[in-house]
This record gives sequence, structure tokens and C-alpha cells, in this order.
Amino acid sequence: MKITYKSDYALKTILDLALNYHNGVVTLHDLAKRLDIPVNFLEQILIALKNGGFVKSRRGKTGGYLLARHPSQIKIGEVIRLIEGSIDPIACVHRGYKGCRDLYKCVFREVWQGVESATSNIIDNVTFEDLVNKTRLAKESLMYSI
Amino acid sequence: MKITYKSDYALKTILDLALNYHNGVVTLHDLAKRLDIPVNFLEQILIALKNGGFVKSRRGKTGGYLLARHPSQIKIGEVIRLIEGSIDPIACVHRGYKGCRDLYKCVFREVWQGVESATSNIIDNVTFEDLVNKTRLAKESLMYSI
DNA sequence: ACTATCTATAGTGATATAGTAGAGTATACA
DNA sequence: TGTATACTCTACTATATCACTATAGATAGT
Repeated sequence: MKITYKSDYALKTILDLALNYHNGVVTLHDLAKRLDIPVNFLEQILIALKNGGFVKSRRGKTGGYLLARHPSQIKIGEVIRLIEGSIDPIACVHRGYKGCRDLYKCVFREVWQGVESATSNIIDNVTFEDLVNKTRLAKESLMYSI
Repeated sequence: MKITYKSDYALKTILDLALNYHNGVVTLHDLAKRLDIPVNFLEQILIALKNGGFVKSRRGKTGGYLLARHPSQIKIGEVIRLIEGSIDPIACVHRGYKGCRDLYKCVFREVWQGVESATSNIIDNVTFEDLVNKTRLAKESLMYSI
């Protein structure tokens, strides 16, 4: 798995919307400013997130974005898969991978499958509710420490 | 982690040399032909493997390559790290990563570190001796089944 | 000397990444 | 009804990485 800026931004965007889950919509502009992401780039990401069913939008003067589901119902693995397309460490099976014409393939493929399932096991067990709680805890302990 | 053709080829090359561990040197040409890798590309990979201490070479007419260590002393994680440079799913810490100026970083970084250590746990526990045994077993069962 | 081998470095086409730019559409509100 | 403010959509571009390709040179056995 590789996390590009695109999915990194997507995850941060969902987290921001999760933190504002009870505050109504958030505008593209606010998101971009707060998360330090180029507006036009974030725009494309939000459309992808919308098409993926993670986000809803409202147009016009009081418009903006909001989560389509409760933070507890969104796992970070889902978002990554939407943006990155896949989780595999190697394109053994899919796409026109042209190595492996003989049995060498087998001994390594088991390893890659192990890596993939270990990765899935982590990212499919973290919800944005978890992350919201963690974020709030971090913020609190920061305040007490000052 | 992402496995490119380069590290895929490197791993297959080490496995081939491991299978021939008691047969003396193997030439670049033979490796390239047997593994179906472009000669000039494999050349570069072998030099990297040599500089990494995995492979030794002999020049001249009876020259070729051989493993610098016993197959049981080479883990696939070591080879991947040499060729890919790193195992991280995201360049959070190293290289000029320019996201994360505030605490958003923390909640995700834990996840990436989890993925990294789960991955390491797999690839640092598979030696080329393991793979040689698996390859031989696969070859045997193939013969019996015919 | 000759030839088969490894060594080293520079170049190249294709694709992916991370943006930019700009025209268009919908909605609230005066 | 007009206009400001938001989202929507498509096309373009600079840079880097990937997967090679090319070529000149060094070394060692016969």
C-alpha cells in the first residue's frame, strides 16, 4: 500500500468533517484553509468522496460539505480503497503484470497476500469516530499540560 | 510499501542464486534469460545487490554472480529495503513531507506505524532458505501430480 | 591477443502525481 | 429578479518515478 497526498488529504478532510459532524456544513474554502490543501485539488477529492458515498454537498449561498454517514460508520480502509484503488503491495494479479510465468510467483505471492491482509486488518478496524475521540483526547491533554 | 519491478526482480534473482547456492556462479545472461528480465536492467539491480552485500561477483571468462551469504541469512525484508529504500506507506517523517502542521498528524501516524510494523513483521521473518524449500516442495508436488 | 564476463554511467519514453486554470451550475437572499 | 456565494466539471501542465536502453570500459581465463 502507498498513501499518496491525495488519500492523505481525503482522510484529513473526512476527519475534519467528522469533527464538525454536529455543526452543519463546512465550505470547501474553510476545509482548504484549515487543512492547508490547494483549493482546486481538494475540490477534485471532494467530488471523488461524494461519488464514493462518504460526503454530501449543498450548493448555493449556504452550501458546503458534510458527511453522508455517521463517523462510526466510516472506516479509513474504505476511504483509502476509494482513492488509491487498491491496497496491494504489488500488482501480481491485477493490471497487466508480466512477471511470473512459472512457479517463482507462488512463493512470493503468499508473502504479498500476507502483507495485504495484515494491512487490511489494521485499516479496516479504525473508524473516524475512533479518530475523533483520539483527536479530542490529544487536544485535552495538550490544554492540561500548558 | 510498494513492490516495484525492480525489487520484484531483485527478489527473484536472489532466489535463483539461492537455488544454485552449491552450483558455483551464475552468469548475468543466464539469470536474465531464466527470469525473463531485460539484461541491462538486471545488470543495474545486480550491482545494487552487490553494493548491498547480498551478492558477490567474479569477472572474466568464468565469471558470474553468487550469494555473499547463506540463504538462511538473507531475509526478504533486507532486500526490499535496499532496493525500495523504505517500507513506509507514507512519507510522514522522512523526505520533505509537507502535510501535518498540527495534531491531525498524530491520529493517522499511529495507523501508518502499525501498518509498517505489521509489514516488517512479515517480510523480516521470511528467509531465502524458506523460499528455496517452498520452491522445491512445489516442484515435487507438481511432479507427483503428473 | 581474444573473448566472455562484469562495471559504470548517461539517456529516454511512458505513466503517475500533484497540482492549475477557467468556464459552468445551483441556491439563498435582498 | 439579480447577484453573490457556493459547488461542479473538464482540460491542461510541471515534475518525478519507473522501467528500461545504449554504450563505453575494465577484468580474467585460454
